[in-house]
Amino acid sequence: MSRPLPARVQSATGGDTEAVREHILTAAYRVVARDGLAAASTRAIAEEAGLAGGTLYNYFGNRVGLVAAAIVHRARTITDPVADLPARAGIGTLAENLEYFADQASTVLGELVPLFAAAFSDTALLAEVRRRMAEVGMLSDPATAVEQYLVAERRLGRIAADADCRAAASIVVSMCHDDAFQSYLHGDGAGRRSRRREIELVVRSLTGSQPSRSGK
Amino acid sequence: MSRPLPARVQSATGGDTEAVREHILTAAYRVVARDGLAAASTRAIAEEAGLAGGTLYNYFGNRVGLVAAAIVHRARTITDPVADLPARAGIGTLAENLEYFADQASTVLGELVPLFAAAFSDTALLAEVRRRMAEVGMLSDPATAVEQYLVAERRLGRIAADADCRAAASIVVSMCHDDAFQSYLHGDGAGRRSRRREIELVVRSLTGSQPSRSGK
Amino acid sequence: MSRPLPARVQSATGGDTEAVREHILTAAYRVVARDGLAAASTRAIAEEAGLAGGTLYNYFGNRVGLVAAAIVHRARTITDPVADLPARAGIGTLAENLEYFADQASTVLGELVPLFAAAFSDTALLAEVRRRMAEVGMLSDPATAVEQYLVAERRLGRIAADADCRAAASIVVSMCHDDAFQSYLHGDGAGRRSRRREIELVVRSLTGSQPSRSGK
Amino acid sequence: MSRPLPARVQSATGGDTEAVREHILTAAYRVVARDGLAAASTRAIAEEAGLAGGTLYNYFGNRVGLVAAAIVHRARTITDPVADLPARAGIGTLAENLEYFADQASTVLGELVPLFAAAFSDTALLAEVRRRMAEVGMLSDPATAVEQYLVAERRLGRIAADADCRAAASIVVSMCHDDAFQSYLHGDGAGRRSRRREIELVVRSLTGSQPSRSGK
DNA sequence: AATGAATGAGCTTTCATTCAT
DNA sequence: CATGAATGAAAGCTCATTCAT
Repeated sequence: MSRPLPARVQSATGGDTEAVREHILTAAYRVVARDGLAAASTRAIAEEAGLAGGTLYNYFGNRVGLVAAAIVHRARTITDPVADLPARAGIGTLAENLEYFADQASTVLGELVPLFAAAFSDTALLAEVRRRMAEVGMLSDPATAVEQYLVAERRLGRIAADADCRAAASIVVSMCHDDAFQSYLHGDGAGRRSRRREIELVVRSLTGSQPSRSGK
Repeated sequence: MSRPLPARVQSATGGDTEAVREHILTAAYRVVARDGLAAASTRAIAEEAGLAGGTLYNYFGNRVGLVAAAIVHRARTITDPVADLPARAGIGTLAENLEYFADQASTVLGELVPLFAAAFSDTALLAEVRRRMAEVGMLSDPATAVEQYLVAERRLGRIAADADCRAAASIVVSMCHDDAFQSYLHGDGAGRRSRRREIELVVRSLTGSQPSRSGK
Repeated sequence: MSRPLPARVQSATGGDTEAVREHILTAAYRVVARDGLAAASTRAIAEEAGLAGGTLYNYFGNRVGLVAAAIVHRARTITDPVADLPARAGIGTLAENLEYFADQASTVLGELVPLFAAAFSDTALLAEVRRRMAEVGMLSDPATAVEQYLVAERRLGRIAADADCRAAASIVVSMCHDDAFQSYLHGDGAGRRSRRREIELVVRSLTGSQPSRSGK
Repeated sequence: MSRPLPARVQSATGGDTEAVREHILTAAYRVVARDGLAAASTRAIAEEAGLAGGTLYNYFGNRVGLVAAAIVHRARTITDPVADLPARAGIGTLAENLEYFADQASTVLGELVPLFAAAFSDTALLAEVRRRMAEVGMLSDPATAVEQYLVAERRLGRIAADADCRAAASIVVSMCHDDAFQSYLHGDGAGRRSRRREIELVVRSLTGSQPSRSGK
């Protein structure tokens, strides 16, 4: 008796329950990202997913659970591939690599900050996001990747033996977070500010000397 | 001259119109801070203020204007007393002073970030907040105070002549922002992480040497 | 396929979407006719229709659209069967036929005038009513039917060859309009005044002689 | 302790209670005529009158009573001077005089119809208007003036001895009413339609002949 | 008597959720 | 299981009315 999924959804998911769930999550994410949390009504999400409104409730208990899941799902999707920094140890300059990371990370965070910020407006949603992040272990410090890279560089002798890699990593990550936040607050469609000078300062501290830059 | 304010409000404001306005603003702030923007309905604000719903509209044109005003009002209230850092130049150690600033600023931002972050979910509210902040000149970079302090220290010879004060200031402020954001995201009612190590790193860069710390 | 209509509405409409739309329109009409436009709140209409308030918005975009549709719908329903006058040409007396028309038309207009008059107090509603009437071609002059009848009588030689049929028709229709207006203004639930003498006057003009009347 | 009237109102009324009442009535009329009944809030009326909102309640029991009084007041003011038709008996042609009357009356009614029509939207307001009209004897048939004129013409021999003056008068007045109504319904900013042909028809009936017209 | 701020019922509209089909 | 109409609570806002001054 079960009416089948709409053709478009069927072909996109193969009818697999878990795939439909994800299909809905990405639809919800698109709505939030495009139109803001306030516009992410169940109706809008259902329409974006190509499903009837009631169908959402076969996959999620309620709107808060669905939106929270969509946020966390997107965060995982986008966060995973940032860990390629450590592999660059020994290549290029310290400053170049840290700037590269900052660019990458800021792009990612620029997408994430609005999502989390939106969650801040709704106590229940924020609680649910926190719960789910804890569940999937997303509370680990994102600075760890940077730290691992710096430790590798220290092992290679490119930074001082007594350099505080953890602190340096933490600084870089903080700046990325802040850039994303600021850029959203001020509504710069323009571009992210450069963090070259701050990174040079950190590098100088790590090396105990003027950083050597390839360009300029 | 008119129907009186409720006793509780009357005694809190003396009946002064401007005081009532502020009474409403602080009530609105309390609701947003306690329950989130989504819960800050006009009804909830009126109840928190001890007033009838319609009364709000004698003081504010609409909900967005009221909430935006509450956010900016709170930001001004809490922001004003942060500018005392420059005066500490030459006293104590660099690290101590920067940590002191970081503590102060993080406390303040811990309160502000949720407010602004919440505004991100409401396009109209964010626009109004921006408008009002521009009106009262609040968009100046908070890093400027830190930079001024560092420049003063450089003039006193306590940091290297070629130190990049602006970059250092920017790093410190970014960390404060990030701490506030992270702390709200993770729901640590507990305590802020220490930034001692990151500040030491910055100081080492500014001085070109191991920072001399009084304690530990 | 969905939560069912309330039993009473279900049985009245058979659940057909178009029938429900009409059910709502007639409910709205009843409220306006009975209690006046000012009382025709969405709540009152929903209650009259036996539906929840929100359900109205599944059928109409907003209150103005709903009320305007109700007015125009009622006008069409009641107006359609008035066009049978031309067929009476040659039967009975001129005066009888015109009186018959006046009775019919006044009954109809007695119901319509309050509706349109009410719309006069609401700019947006009036505009919408006009728009919808134009859409369904209801702005044609109702005097045309009378004129056609008189022209037919002239062809039959029952009125003077040079008689101004259009003017006569226009007079009769004006009287009907006025009767309806006056009757509503004065609140005569009782009966409409007779227009026998005015019609005799018109007939005398058309025939150039004393009208011959069967009765009295 | 009585605070004085505002200077502008004081000078306009001399402070006389009855004059202030009328001052308010005309203000209310202006608002209804200009902006429609829906816009005639007590606030708008008070502002138009140059008084505080509460002051209205010293002169009228409530909004409905005030608006009803304003409508009836305006109706009396504008209706009184229409009675000059009888004096024209024997001068010019019948058709000219009746057309002159129709022009006059339509101008007046063009102003009145919106007022009464507005009242139709509010049961309570309509009831109050009716009550007040009855009180001041405004329910007399406005056709009487026209009838008196026609009787005078009959006495002068300018119309047939057996002409039905009452019916003719009634027709003319009905047309005026209808013109005003139609013109409002169709939103003609343009102009009233000519009633020359209808009046000629009536005149032909009264005289038993082709009406002799001066012009054309 | 004039004032005008306070009131709160009531308005239109939205939307998360349910459930008979 | 998918559907989507029905629901009704709750939102932002207006405004007639009151009343201490």
